[in-house]
Amino acid sequence: MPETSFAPSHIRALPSWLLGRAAARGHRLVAEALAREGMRMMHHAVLSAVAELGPVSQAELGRSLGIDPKDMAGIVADLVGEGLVTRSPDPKDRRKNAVTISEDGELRLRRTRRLGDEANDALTAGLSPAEREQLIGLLRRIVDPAEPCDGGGAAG
Amino acid sequence: MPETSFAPSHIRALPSWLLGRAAARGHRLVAEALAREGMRMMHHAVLSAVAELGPVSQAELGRSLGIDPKDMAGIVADLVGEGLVTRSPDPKDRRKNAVTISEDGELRLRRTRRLGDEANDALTAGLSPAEREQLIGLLRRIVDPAEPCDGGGAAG
DNA sequence: TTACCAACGTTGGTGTCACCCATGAATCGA
DNA sequence: TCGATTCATGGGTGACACCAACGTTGGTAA
Repeated sequence: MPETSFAPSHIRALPSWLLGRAAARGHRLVAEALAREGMRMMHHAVLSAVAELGPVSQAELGRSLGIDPKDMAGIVADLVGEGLVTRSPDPKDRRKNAVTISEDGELRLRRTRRLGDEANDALTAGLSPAEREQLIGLLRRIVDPAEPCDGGGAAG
Repeated sequence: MPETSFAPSHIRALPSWLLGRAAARGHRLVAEALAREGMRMMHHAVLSAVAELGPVSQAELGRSLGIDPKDMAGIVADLVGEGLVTRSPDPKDRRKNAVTISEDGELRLRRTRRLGDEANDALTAGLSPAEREQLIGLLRRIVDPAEPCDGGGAAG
């Protein structure tokens, strides 16, 4: 018997450590699922955001997803290359690119969303629905420390 | 007003997404703190595990922390280079390296542990102690799907 | 109008982490 | 003895997060 040894108790009890491991597993499951549609995680996230936000600038997209503008440029370029979104200069502000989802994009999104959701179900298979919601709530507050509830903060 | 727009509700509600963002923040905070001792996260984790497991082989170390053997080799080499651990061939099994923490290692570990713990406190500052424990429990079950409680599962 | 500053998209580059394949030495089992 | 396994190590890849700089465009103050 290999006497497993789950010994390193200090590290394994640290939120940062557990977060890293859990995120790695989540990413592996989702990436694996999305790969069947030739899609990567960030690409799917951006495509989904474009669908929700309508014609949107890359900066806005990056802000709402927390993605670096440089990375966003590459992702959008990939999506354009696959015909999943269109990118045209915003007539009102020629600095901006108005990114819009295409028909193909909507179609693809429907499939990748399904795949992504399923992967997330697998990821949280050991949790009850209530626990999953609990986890989501806790994570939200870790990700966004300055957003305890909701109300539009006047500050800042 | 920048009309924030937290719109991409679908993606932002996915455990895999939140996990990724939360892990990124956790890593940033911890790495930043540990950097003040010239230490990186994985190095600290390994050093801490060595301290707990006594003289251990790298394979055992890698198994208990979920680190790739190849990466482990590099990390241990770094720690040896800084004199934080010693690596000597195991007389009983000459394939193995018996990794042991040194005096300097213990000293350094005491400081980096403090730093790491503080960073984790900052990471979970928005959570009550009970919520933090809740989060840890939930994450544990995500990281290790086949370990709901403890008992040795008979299933292969 | 002219300056000046801020925002946008883009390019280039870095560091960390996760993961895979291959190899030689050593051990264990048949 | 032969074969399978384990161990440490090296080579290499892909995904993310992050930073610095630049040219273009918009908005604003002098």
